[in-house]
Amino acid sequence: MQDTLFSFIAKYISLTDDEKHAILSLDLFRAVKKGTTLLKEGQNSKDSYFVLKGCIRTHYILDGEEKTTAFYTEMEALTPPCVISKTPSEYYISCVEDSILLISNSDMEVEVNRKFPKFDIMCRKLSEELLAKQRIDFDEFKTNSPEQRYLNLLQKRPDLIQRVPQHQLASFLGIKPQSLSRLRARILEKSKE
Amino acid sequence: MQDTLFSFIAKYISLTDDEKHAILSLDLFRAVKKGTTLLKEGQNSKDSYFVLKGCIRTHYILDGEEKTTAFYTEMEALTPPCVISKTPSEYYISCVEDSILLISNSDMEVEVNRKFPKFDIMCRKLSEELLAKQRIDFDEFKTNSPEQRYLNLLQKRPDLIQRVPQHQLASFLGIKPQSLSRLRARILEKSKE
DNA sequence: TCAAATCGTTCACTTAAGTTAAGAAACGAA
DNA sequence: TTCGTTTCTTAACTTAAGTGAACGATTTGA
Repeated sequence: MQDTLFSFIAKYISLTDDEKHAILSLDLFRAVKKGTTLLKEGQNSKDSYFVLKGCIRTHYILDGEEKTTAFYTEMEALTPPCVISKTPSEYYISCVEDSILLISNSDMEVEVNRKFPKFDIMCRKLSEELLAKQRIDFDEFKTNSPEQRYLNLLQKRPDLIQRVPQHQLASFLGIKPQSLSRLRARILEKSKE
Repeated sequence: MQDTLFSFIAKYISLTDDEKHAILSLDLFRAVKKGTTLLKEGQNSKDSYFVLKGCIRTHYILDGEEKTTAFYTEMEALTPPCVISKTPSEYYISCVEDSILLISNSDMEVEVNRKFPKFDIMCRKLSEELLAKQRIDFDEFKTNSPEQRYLNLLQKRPDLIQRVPQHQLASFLGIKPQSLSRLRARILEKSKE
């Protein structure tokens, strides 16, 4: 589990054993049960999440309907917009599977960054990289049809289609569950020919 | 023009007059004519852009068709994904209007960051903020219909609808130009009732 | 200035997604 | 295990976006 964390960090900075111990001593690992709500709409949270094992999702409730917009799995990090903007959260974060997460607090991060200035560098690199990746994802979403988006997902994150409920996948793809069912049937039909 | 830059920077860090002079002495302002291509697909660029006046856009060419995915206007910054990933660019950047830009090079930024460590802090804050903002934009795009997206744009960036060609706006909204025309006619029809 | 290209709109037609409803399958809690 | 809920799929119908084509209006450049 710790390996997952340190091989993630190693992508950005190199740590000494002392530094590794210091991080572990913060005791940030948390086991979270499937279905647990980590953040609710309207809350003022300062927590960021890193998925060591499992899957979490972000969703809105609009007109009483759940709209899932993102999934985070192993080796992925999430700092909710409300932490950055210091305003109440517009969305929910919940646990799709039993998961092990690293949950860090932004106040605590300020502290850690003072002790280990390296961390600031990592955070900068990480957020620049995530910004660029997300830009590409957004552009692909804009330029593709729902069917193309599904086929894309099948290529890039085939695990998600297995581990996540269809109705959550549907809104992640920007469509209704019924449309996803139909779209999958259509693809299957095509592949038979 | 310099005021635009310094009031932007002031949102993140405070600068002394000496620091301001140092920045100006780098001589990074560029006047760019409408239609100019700043970055081509396949190029390995290290340039980032900050719009002081005017408008630039990013677009792909897919199946021979132009797909515009983003616009950047006054007080907005753009670091292309290719600068971060150090791979050839997947898209084009071009000038929508005669513009005045600040164009900085990532090699040069490393230099500036060494002289003024403050800058690293600004870059981190900026990219974290942009990441959060873009996340919200992406989520709104996913959860809204084309018509809602257009009405949203009308609220949030009404200037864009005036200053940008319709066919570029259409792909920015994720639809075809004909659909945008139809959609606008539909809205007009509704408002008459 | 004039011809060519580009752009925005409209129309008729096709295709796919939204909506409403119903039933089967899977899941969870008592 | 069983009852009730949630989830997934299918179907019929509605609505909106994609497609191909045509038409002026504008812009561009030779």
